[in-house]
Amino acid sequence: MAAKKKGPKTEDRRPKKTAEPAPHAEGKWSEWFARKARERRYWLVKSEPEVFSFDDLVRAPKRTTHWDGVRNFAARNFLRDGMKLGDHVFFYHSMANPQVIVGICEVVREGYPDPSAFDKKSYGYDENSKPDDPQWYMVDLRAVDQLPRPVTLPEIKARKELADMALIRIGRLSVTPVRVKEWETIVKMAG
DNA sequence: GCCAACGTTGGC
DNA sequence: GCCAACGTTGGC
Repeated sequence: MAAKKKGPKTEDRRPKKTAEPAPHAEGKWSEWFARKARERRYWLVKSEPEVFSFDDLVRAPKRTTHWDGVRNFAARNFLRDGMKLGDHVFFYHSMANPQVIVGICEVVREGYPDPSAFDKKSYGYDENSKPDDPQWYMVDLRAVDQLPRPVTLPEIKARKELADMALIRIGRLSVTPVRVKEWETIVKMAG
């Protein structure tokens, strides 16, 4: 294993031959996902429908919102480094009855500093985040479509092929990657 | 309302 | 650097 480089990344086109450790080895999920982030195209974000529902997103101007307020480093890394223009994102209702994936949205602006962290009056204010050294990031998401039918968390848990979903493995994370196969399975379940 | 699974903080 | 205490998220 090569030593980690510091500073700006340099291009290295050699194929990486390093064997991939099992993702759950040593519980290093966030590191594993951070490394895999480049390869991924699908994500899942959580929101409490009482606070901001998928319908709220559909009704928003341009069906778009700033996904602000995330204050978890693993989730921040996905927002800042992982999510790319055009990536598709499941919209999940947490703290709902039942919890469900209700719709699909799309990244329309890549990670940029979350201004609510700079605002003393904001709930998301963080004195450690300065405009010239921001700690917290957000993306802009635009509603694409409601799922034909919501897919519930119990349904997801009942599927063996979805047992490894980050949604299941890291229950508290509010922004998680979704593998292509997982995405396709869930879209099929909804259809 | 309870609790599991973390992340954060602070004492040492 | 370790670890106990505490806080938060979110499922049940």
